[in-house]
Amino acid sequence: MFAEQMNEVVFHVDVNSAYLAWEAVDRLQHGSPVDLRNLTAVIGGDEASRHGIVLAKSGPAKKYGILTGETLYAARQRCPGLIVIPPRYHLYMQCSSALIDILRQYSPVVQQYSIDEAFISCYLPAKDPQEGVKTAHRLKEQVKQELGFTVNVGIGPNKLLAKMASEFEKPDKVHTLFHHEMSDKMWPLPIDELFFVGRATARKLRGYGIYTIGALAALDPALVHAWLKKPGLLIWQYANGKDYSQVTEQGPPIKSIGNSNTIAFDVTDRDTAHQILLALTETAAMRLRAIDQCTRVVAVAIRSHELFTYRHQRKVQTPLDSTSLIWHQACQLFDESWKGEPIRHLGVHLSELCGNDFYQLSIFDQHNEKLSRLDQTIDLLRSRFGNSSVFRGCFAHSPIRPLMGGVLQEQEEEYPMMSSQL
DNA sequence: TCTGGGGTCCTAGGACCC
DNA sequence: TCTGGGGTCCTAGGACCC
Repeated sequence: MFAEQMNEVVFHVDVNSAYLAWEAVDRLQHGSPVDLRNLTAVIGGDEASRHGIVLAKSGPAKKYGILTGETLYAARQRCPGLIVIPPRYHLYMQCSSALIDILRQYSPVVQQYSIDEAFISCYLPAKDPQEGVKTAHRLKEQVKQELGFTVNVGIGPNKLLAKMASEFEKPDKVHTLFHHEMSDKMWPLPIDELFFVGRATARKLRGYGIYTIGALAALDPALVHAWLKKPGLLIWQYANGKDYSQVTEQGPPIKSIGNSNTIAFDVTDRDTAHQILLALTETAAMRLRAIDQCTRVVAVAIRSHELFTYRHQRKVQTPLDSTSLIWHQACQLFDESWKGEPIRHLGVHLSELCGNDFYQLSIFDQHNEKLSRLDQTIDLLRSRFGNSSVFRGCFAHSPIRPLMGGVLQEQEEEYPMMSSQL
């Protein structure tokens, strides 16, 4: 039965206007007479707490030129009467996970790339190139029937081309992009539509007279390397359809953990800043312990009222996973770097992670051992009775939430984080 | 009350060592 | 004496992704 030659192809599945579509479907299921996807609507953060940006837009909203990531203020300028819906991340994670369940029916190897994107690898008869397209249509229709939202499916010989293909005409479409199709389908496209060519790189390339993906593909790679260093070689390979990364079930291991938050008011005093750093550290350290890791580098990020962002980091002597010890470092870093201006946003970031085995053995340090037990107990209580079941006394009469940064809170560990690598 | 939050990777430049 | 020079570690900052 294995006599027939089989080919591996990659599908990239991308939910159309994910947050907005999921919100629309949920509302229809709960008896709403209107479909948000047909209105000028966006999913947007809360402006009162200074989170007012567009997270997702409907087709009609897109026609007004509304962009993901722009301020709701700017979006309303483009489209007066715009409907703004607050996000519900728990709902989106449920929808995401339901999608992944369907994808598993099509392939044993499903790689979730973000909350609304996944790669799957399929083995299909080499003789019939149309087989992949038929399968993709079946998949897309099944998602629409069972879950109520539409997806684009890109089919290619590797992840890069599959992903480029899923970006073609939207919504609810299947596209292929094989090597022999690059000259027709990909090379005429403007340079900034290539994966990994962002604003800065596109501007530089245009400065050198390179306007299309095809023009980049035709260059001498040594020249692109001279212009753009290592990322230059990467995008030159992408422009030529070269990508050797594999579809892997779990994706790359976690290399850093960060929590940051734009605060509803400007922070002007050290004590409040320290308290917010504690709330941020609590969730970051819990996530760190949940994956049995310690951190070697602690960083604090500060964004001023004027939107100037800077960060300060330090490598610590002993790897840490204790909330108190990480917080202590964060406060020191803050005190060393804060220039005294009003603060809009604070972040705590942990990197250079390492296993906690060594750390667990070094229990000669009584102080660390006590802190570690305390953290473990608190983590257990929070997992059993909810994150709000235990919080530090200093938050008792404070307007600051005792755990900050994790909008996803209870369930976040169950979901893979986004990654910029294929 | 105009500009989120989660990541990864790369590079420049300074400190330090031999 | 007219300030070599390679390697490593570290921090800051910028690019990209969703």
